[in-house]
Amino acid sequence: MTASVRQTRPAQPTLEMVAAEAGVSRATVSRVVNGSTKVNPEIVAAVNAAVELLHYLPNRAARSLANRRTQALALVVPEDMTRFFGDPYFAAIVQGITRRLDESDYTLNLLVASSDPQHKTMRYLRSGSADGALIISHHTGDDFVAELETTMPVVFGGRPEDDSDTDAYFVDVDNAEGAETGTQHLVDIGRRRIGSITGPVDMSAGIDRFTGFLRTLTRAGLATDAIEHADFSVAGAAAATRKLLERCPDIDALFVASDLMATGVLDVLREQGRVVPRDVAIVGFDDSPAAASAAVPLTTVSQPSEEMGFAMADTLLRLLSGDTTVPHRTIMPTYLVVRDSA
Amino acid sequence: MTASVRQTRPAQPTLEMVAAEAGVSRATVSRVVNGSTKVNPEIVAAVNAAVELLHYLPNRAARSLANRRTQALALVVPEDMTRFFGDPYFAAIVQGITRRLDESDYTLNLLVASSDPQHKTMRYLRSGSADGALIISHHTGDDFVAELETTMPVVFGGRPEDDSDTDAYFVDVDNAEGAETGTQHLVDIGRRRIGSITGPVDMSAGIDRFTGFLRTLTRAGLATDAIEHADFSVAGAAAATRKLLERCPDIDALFVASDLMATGVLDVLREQGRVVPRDVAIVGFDDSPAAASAAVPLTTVSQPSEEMGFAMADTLLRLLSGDTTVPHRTIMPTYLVVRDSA
DNA sequence: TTGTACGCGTTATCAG
DNA sequence: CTGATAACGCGTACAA
Repeated sequence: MTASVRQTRPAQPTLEMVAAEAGVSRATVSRVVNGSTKVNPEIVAAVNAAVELLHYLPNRAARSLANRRTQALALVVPEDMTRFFGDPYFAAIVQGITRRLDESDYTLNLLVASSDPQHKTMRYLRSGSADGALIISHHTGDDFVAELETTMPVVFGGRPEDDSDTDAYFVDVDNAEGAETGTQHLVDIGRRRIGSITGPVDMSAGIDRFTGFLRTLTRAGLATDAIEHADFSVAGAAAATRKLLERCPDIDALFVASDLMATGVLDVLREQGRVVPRDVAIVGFDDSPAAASAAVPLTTVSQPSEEMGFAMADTLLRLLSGDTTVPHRTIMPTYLVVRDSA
Repeated sequence: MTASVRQTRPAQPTLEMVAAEAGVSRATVSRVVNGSTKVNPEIVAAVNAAVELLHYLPNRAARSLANRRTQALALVVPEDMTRFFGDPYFAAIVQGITRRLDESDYTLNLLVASSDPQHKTMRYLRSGSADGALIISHHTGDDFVAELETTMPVVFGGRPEDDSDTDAYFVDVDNAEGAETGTQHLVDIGRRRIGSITGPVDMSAGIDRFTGFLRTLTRAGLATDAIEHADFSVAGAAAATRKLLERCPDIDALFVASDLMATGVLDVLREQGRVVPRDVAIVGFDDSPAAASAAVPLTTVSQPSEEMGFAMADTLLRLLSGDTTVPHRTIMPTYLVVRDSA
């Protein structure tokens, strides 16, 4: 009695019905729908008319079954929802990806894989729901990646930790170099007691930016003890800053591994009555929207996040098209944007 | 020569292969995989062993084709990417949805439908890629909705404008009532020149909160001319505030239709040297994370965004299961949270 | 309880 | 250039 809702809805037209309407065979309709050139123009017109008339749309599942391709990409984010939404960096990446996809006939499936133990995500992927995967915010412990790579083409946003995996595809900036540029700026404007709020040390972006920071200080002959690790979140950065200020009250500059974290740093600094940049100069990383609109507009290392998303999608799409000339690593440029904070 | 990448990857095992391995028929394996009770325990064990051994996972497309169901829901957001990511309200909604879905075997497909003229989104949906749709941030002009509703079950986040459409399912709060509570608080603390930065007038949430605001002022016998419409964005709210302050420099309180907008309002107020709440008291709406961490912690009308997302997903899932007792409208409670801004 | 056989909507192979 | 016909992998009446 409690009939399924679905059954009460009108069935979508099928190839068969279009064929009947147009007076041709299914095969021919399929050819027209898929844009085969070798079809009589008159027939093409007739078929298209029938398609219009019936509002025909190919069934995805059937096509996928016959095709062995889904026309869908998966965006895997091994992070929790709130962190994903909280960081404008992700927004930019996704925007770039969708911009590339909009000019293709692929769709994007977003998998924020924290809540469940990645189990469900892997099941989804391995059940053939996507032709390829984009992975961002990859942490060291995320072992599911290796398995995934045997299943479908994968492109990383950010260098995967496992450097030996030379056949991995990824898009990134030279994080170490960017960090050097940012830190050097602090040195150049005369700061001598420079600290850093770093990113997580289980992520390449966190490690590499930290490395660049250290390298610059060492080269300048400055102390490298004013360091606290954080997790790319506002709250984490705020906590780290409090700890750092307590330990090293004399710092006059901070290199912060992301703009979002820098906003957290600014909060704490203001709360403690330290003026930016007079008392403490700040250099961030990302040049996300948050940088320009921060309480103190941030001097920051700019990376082309949106372009990186675009490049990721582009790389994967080329891979899927069988292009063997796709470069494994795409490194994009960074540059310093000077605003008010340093 | 340029072999397709896909072809080089190991094929996933099929039902057939599992059947062979277990020494039974495909049908039996299918039954076991789908948890049919009427199967000999020994055979169940044998089949499961084979499944484990081969790492079998049902092919989604094939199952969907035979089943006529995809086990996927679509989350449609007729908004642009940046706005979607920028508002913590959406994050909370999505979080609630995924929390409900995690305990089901459905997956979520996110469709941010601004970039393309909704055309691609509709094609996707009508091609049978989802069993049902969740729609949030619905604007008046979004005509695709009507078409969608004939195709699959739809649940709205926020009352759809078309009230006559009594058979629509939606989850919402009583926005007008919430706005009354918030505005009344401003009256109660003695403010008399109360203005509002409203939401967009092509969205029910914008309209209803505006209505509640007007109703309260009228009841209190206060002027209702200090009003500017904005678009639920920080920048939009900031611009509206500047305009409003120019026109009505004497306002001593503002009811702002969302917390995110309220942060924009705070920026402008500070920039103009007006102290909150001394010079201008502020009441926001949402009680999103942004409220507590704002420059001046916001007094705001709290709505259970995360629970609303959960309820939306729950409603849709019940609909899909053929449950006919699902209520069309689910109205959740709001209450005032008093912090520092008013 | 288990197996056989057919259908789900498309694509692809192969004759014609 | 067009039309049968066989997959694609799975669910499920129906029969045994």
